[in-house]
Amino acid sequence: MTSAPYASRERTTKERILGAAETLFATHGFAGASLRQVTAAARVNLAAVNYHFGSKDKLIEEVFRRRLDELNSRRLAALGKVAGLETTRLEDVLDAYIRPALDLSRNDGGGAAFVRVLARAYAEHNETLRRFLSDNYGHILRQFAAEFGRLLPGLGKEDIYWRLDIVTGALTYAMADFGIIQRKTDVAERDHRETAAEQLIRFAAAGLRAPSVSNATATR
Amino acid sequence: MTSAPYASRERTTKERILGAAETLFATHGFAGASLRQVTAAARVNLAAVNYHFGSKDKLIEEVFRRRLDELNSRRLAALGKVAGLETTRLEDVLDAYIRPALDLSRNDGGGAAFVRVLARAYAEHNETLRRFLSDNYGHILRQFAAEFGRLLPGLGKEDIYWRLDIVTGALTYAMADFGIIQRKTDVAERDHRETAAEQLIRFAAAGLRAPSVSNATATR
DNA sequence: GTTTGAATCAAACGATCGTTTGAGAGTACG
DNA sequence: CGTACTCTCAAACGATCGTTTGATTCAAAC
Repeated sequence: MTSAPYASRERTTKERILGAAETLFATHGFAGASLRQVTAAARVNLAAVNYHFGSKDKLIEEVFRRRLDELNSRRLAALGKVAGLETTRLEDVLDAYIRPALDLSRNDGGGAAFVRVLARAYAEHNETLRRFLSDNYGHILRQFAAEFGRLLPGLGKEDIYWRLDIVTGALTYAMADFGIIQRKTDVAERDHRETAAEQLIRFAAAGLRAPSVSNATATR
Repeated sequence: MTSAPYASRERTTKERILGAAETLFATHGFAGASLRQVTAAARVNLAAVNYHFGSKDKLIEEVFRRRLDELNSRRLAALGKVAGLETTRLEDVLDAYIRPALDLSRNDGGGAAFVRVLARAYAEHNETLRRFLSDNYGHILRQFAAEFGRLLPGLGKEDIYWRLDIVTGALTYAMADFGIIQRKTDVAERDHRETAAEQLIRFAAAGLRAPSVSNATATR
């Protein structure tokens, strides 16, 4: 049976597991969230995870794949609209990079939790996961780096990658709401994130425009 | 018995546990590193952790306290040398904020591992841990914010805290070497970190100097 | 109606977790 | 010497972990 029995009013077991896993991984981490918590939150049987995904690690990968595929294609689509043009501003490219992440964190499909999962993945330093993310992120990162390089001819390739990395770190950080700044309870979450994005874009644009370092002893 | 029996050639059990815990927490996370791994790496008995620290959570807190106390005092000392002067540049204050973290990650006392532990703590989002860090970080953050505010009169208090938070996020990520940029194997780790600090300071200085946003709908 | 196969379920598997226990080693003090 | 006290140790505690098993349910195929 591929589709749900009587109409798809209730989501698939697989989807319910993915949703619950996303939320719980964001809250407790990959090691901290157990499959019993996940299956309980999804209101499915414990064995369903291993039946549908094979293992906990495979489930984690699937949580990433579902969101990253869309995030990547959205970023590339946004980049495609501004890349290579005469009139392109640095802020436009930054927006193409940052805005999809913001949208992802804003829509009510559960993407908000995923942004925190993403931030966690950076911190977990798991090599398997890192390679998985690099395969997805590295691809679009190179395209953005090329465009940034075009708009910032004074910067070397090394500089570009360094600063893009800094932006990514700050973006991940800000979107995940990990910082010391706590959202005021009277400010809606989407307003909070909108402000974060604006602050970030302005900050990053200025940072990227800074003159090249390239006087250091190290090669990078 | 307070000191080691025959000379302190071999470090204390407590210190060996703290060192091993720091390294393993950095690599596998707080939930991912077991006390059996920690005690095995420290070559002490499993029960030693609960004997000396009471619990795993207390051990985690102690790992933080040991390093944060020194990091905070160093930052304040560096800030004290430049704060309030007529000639102070923005880069000087940034250096006072960033450099101690760099030094911490560079000296061979095991501080390098702690920087990654620190980054992990941000990601873990554990409320207890967050409050613990806020009690330590919040204190110095306010002092730095005041000095940044003096040097950047065009920015509101909200802007200052936002940007300091962004800097902290980028700093934490860069120092922890979490980014997509992988250190080249032929570049020494301290050179890598030195370059990271230079890139970060330059980037952050430009970002902080960006004009205020303050046209958003939200209050922050 | 019978068969087939995907999906779900309760239950248990062995492994590992943080923590506790109680005995024993070793030093210091009377 | 004997007592007191700190520390270490092997062993076990109950709890929870990810995973597997075998029975059961149920709609579709023949």
